[in-house]
Amino acid sequence: MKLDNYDKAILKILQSEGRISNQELAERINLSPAPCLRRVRQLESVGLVEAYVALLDARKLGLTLLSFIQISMDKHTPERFAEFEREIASCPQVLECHLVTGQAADYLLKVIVKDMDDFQQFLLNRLTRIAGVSGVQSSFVLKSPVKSTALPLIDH
Amino acid sequence: MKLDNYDKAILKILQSEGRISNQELAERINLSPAPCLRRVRQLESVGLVEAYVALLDARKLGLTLLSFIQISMDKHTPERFAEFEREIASCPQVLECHLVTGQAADYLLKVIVKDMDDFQQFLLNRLTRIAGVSGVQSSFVLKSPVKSTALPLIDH
DNA sequence: TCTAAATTCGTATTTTTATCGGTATAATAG
DNA sequence: CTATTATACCGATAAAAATACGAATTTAGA
Repeated sequence: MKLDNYDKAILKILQSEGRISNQELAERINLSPAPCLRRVRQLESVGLVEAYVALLDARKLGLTLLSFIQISMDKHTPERFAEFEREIASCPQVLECHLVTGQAADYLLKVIVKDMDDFQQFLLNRLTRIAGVSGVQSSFVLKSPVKSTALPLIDH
Repeated sequence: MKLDNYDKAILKILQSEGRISNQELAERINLSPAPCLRRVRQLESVGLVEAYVALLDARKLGLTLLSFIQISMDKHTPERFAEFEREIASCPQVLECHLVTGQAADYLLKVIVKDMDDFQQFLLNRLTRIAGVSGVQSSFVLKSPVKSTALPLIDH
């Protein structure tokens, strides 16, 4: 699918204001509401817009400890990986799980919990119980000066 | 601020369906539209809901290379850190920047680009140009079995 | 270059949704 | 037990979204 300037303008705005009214969106991109809405619906239907979500304040929810955990596996078999991913998927504390290249680790997890106690619980009762997990290295986030879900719109 | 079950139900839904109509939201939590909307507005005004955003499909935008970059600084002075963060903040490819604990690095970046060429450009023309950057270690994401922006709602 | 087809725009109408004021009810504190 | 606060529901009004239709622009082919 080819994106013209209207589409890009729409995506750019929706990435930071997902609940903007169609009327205001149309005004901002200098287009009347009807075609603007048509474009939005199209972007949604082709899957370019995956979802609309509300972003919450972790601290205000009592989630004060964000961490990244590097994990190495003993054996690199499909079964090991599949089971690991299945187990991890059922942990709401795990916001992201990436299979990565690099000498230090196979997986990189982004995990958020209430405090150190919860972190320990997660580490001992969940992570290290999963078959194949051999190495675990944790990093704690002190602050996050950049935190964005907006993807850059490159020109082709 | 204290959250009752209605509030938690609202937040849970908004985290995955940020553009749901107030009527449907009200139905889902078994409440009439008016008080439901009042609660949503309150959650917004206290900052518990930070923003509503559209999540886009990176691949469909031509962004095929996601990476995590660990960075170590030569000196741990406030000026070094401030300048680094200022420089990084102006890079749209950098989705996240975290100041972290751990022996391996001071910062952890989440960076998305079109391809290896773009990655190299970013590394050589941006990152390594920043004063104080002494160590750089990149990991490339092969796949992301878990990818969520929804925070777990713990009970206090 | 001119014409025909296709796409996309804009305006108007209908339908749905959000917002506001008023009232009632239930929980809470004195 | 009564007063007070909080929070619910209902109804009316305002705003926004969805839809339909005619006009304009762009594109492709003769």
